[in-house]
Amino acid sequence: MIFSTKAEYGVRVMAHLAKAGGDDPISLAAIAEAEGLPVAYLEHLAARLRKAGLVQSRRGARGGYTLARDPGSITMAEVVRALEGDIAPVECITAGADGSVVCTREGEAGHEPCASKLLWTRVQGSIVRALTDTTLADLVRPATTRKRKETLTV
Amino acid sequence: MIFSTKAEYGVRVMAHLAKAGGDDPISLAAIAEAEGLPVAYLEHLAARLRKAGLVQSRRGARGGYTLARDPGSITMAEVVRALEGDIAPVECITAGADGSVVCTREGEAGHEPCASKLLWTRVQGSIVRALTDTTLADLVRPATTRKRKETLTV
DNA sequence: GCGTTATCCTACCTGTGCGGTAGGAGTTTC
DNA sequence: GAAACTCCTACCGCACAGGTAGGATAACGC
Repeated sequence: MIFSTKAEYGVRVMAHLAKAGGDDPISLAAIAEAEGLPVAYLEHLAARLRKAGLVQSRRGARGGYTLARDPGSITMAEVVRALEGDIAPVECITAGADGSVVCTREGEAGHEPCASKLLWTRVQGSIVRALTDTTLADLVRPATTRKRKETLTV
Repeated sequence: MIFSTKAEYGVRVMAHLAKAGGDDPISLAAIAEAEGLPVAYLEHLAARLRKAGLVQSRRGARGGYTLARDPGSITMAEVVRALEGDIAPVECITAGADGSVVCTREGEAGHEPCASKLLWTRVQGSIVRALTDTTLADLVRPATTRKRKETLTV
């Protein structure tokens, strides 16, 4: 498994919030029951999402979580990065926020960098591209045959 | 980290063998010293590569490993899969060898599948594509003389 | 004000797999 | 026959995943 359940569950939480769409906050308990996930564990994920500025919280009775921004402006790269940390295919490859990819072993003892740098660079790029190109709005807007009530979400 | 050092080291072993190119087997000790990796650990990786039919071994003095096939016909998807096991972004997504992607939670209790299936399908596809489009020959071909298909996988 | 419903925060627990070591048995060459 | 290899199984420490537990804090309804 490439991503842990942190990413899997967290994405589902975000999708759930996006589907609801409204301004009324949704409690973690409600999400947990609807998605069949342990509520105590979701608290940890929600904390990460909140610290990353992806969701807003309201405490107390009738409290809960809402999306902090428009679903169309939230990329899955942000979500996954908030939950899993930096996205790197292998240890020797790190990604700058500007998109540049560097091999941390570059020029070690006069050696050329990892012979496999080309591969990991490609993999890194394709993963980040897939995550960046997919927004939260894409997930809640299914392709066809979905004519229920959610067509009003942005 | 998305892939463990098994993939990282294993790819370097394969690249090392490809660079040598000849029919003379190369011992793990030689590879380990050249790449700065623990030889005892490489034995485990070599065993996986051999069972996957990617390398051939010769035992005894002057023994070692050689590539089992032409470097241009060995895709990194094969190598990574031999070392890491099946490539799936999250638990709920599995890949058939035919390339089809299925959500294992499809139709659970009448629910629709993971709302996030679209995302993981995209990620899965882009990773597998990047790994499949890169052959061992691509890694050992020096950057300047890279002449073959640079079709730029998106 | 008080209980209820929530988020928030810290600590803890258990299993699994990574990364690596150890030691030996079997094979081939010189 | 010794040296140089692969091959195989077992083990080991550690980090992290995937939770659980319990309380502190904050807002609401009455």
